[in-house]
Formats: sequence, structure tokens, C-alpha cells
Amino acid sequence: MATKTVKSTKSKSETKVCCGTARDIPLSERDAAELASVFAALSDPVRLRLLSIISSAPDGEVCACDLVTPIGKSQPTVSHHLKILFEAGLVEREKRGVWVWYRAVPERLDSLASRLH
Amino acid sequence: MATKTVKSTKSKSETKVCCGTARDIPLSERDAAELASVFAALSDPVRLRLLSIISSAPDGEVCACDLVTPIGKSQPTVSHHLKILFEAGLVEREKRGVWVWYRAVPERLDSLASRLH
DNA sequence: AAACAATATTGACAACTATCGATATGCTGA
DNA sequence: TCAGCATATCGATAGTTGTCAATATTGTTT
Repeated sequence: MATKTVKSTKSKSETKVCCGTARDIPLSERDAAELASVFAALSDPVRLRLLSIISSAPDGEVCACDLVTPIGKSQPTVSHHLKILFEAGLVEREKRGVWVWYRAVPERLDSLASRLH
Repeated sequence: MATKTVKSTKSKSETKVCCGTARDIPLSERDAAELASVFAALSDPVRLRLLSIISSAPDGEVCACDLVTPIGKSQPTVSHHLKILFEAGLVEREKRGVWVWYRAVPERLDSLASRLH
């Protein structure tokens, strides 16, 4: 393992060989995968803009029919992205008649932010 | 455009038709793309674990040679992920002799967190 | 100079993803 | 019941990404 005390001028006896004992990994594989999946949901510009529109809606909710035009993508594409946001827990949806209304889930972003520190 | 005042029992005159004027999008396409690229860098479990190890290092930095074994992937793969973290501004690197030392850039995560609120 | 070690790059491949047109599903109003 | 609309799903395709083996690059030591 390389250490900070190693200088190129030091003798071999002072130099620990690289790649020693495996250290503990703070973030488990399971936690990492779970976190990564939320970030993946946020890693697309279309989804970020959808979330932005929904979050800033005066009434706290937006009809899906009002999302297609401003996003400038096809209806199936917008539907696809909304599904990903929903499955990541970033938005909720409620069907009323023919329409589906989307609301942001700010606690989800809060918990994400707290895990970033 | 669908509105919250629409009820299925209301007359047509009270119902605005769906998909009216495009509203302002709070997040520009450029900003969305830029934000998305940082989230993309965080959307892989291996990279999150690398960042976790680096961030929690007692000395604030970790030699790349100490990252391969705990991650359990090949050296080129770890190098690839470190490059992505570096290009996203999430880590800094400094070459000392043969070794490359990585440090976290916490301000980068802070600014991300602030944009999530 | 030559051998060796740490890191980066390249090339290839499989898996995943964003996108759209076409179509299905489900609700509403006539 | 039927026509029309909003939304979701399907199938296909192009582009992206994670991975590794092989190789290149760079620094160190003898």
C-alpha cells in the first residue's frame, strides 16, 4: 500500500508495498446501488426539466397533458420519463378522469441532499 | 390546458382545452444538461463507492493503487471511473512519482445539494 | 540502459437507454 | 354504444456506457 510517508529517496524498508489489506468501504454495495439508481433518474435533462416544471407549479401539481409541449418531445417519450421519475419516488401521480396529475416529492430530494454532505 | 377547476360535470365553457400556451420552463436546456451530467457521474455504484472511500480517507486523499482491490474491478475499469469523477469536478488528482492521489471536492457536492432544494 | 511498477488508453463487446411511430387502454360525452 | 381524447405500452433503432484484456506511457530502481 502506498503511504504518504513514501518519498522517492527513501529506502525500501520505509516503503510499504502497494495494495495491502483491503480497507472497509464506507458505502455498502447495496446502498451504493440504491443511491445510484436515484441519481440515474436525475441524470437526464428531460427529466430534470420535467421535475423543475412540476416542482415550481403554482398549484403544486401539473397535468401530464401540459408537459408534452414545453418539453418538446413526443408524448410516449414524456410518459416514459415521468414513469422513471415516479419509480424513483421523485414524483407522485394521481389520475383524475382522463388526466394524470403529477406532484413533486421534495422529501425525496431532501434525503438525497442529506446523503451528499 | 387542463386546469384544477375542471370537473367532469362542468360545461364546456368552463373547461379550458388541454395543451394551451407553453409555460416558461424554470430550468433552461443548458442548465439541465449541465446538471444532468453531474448526476450521471454519480449514477454508478462503483463511482459512488470510490467517492465514498476517497471522501472518508483520514488523510483526505487516497492513492489510486489502494482503490482497485476494495472496489473489486479491474485496474482499467477503476481508472475509467476515476476519470469520470475527475471530469465531473467531483475529485481532484495529483501525481506524485508513479502514484496518483485523489482528493474529494466537497464544494462540488455542496453546490449540487443546494440546487436540489 | 534495462527491468519493473503504477496508471492511462485502446479496442471490443454486451447491456442499457432515449427516442419515436404504432397501438392499446381507459375515461368521457354524445 | 360509439367516437374521441389522454395516457401508457410495445417494438424497433441508434447512441451510450461499463467492463475487461491488451497495450502504451511514465516514473523508479538497479
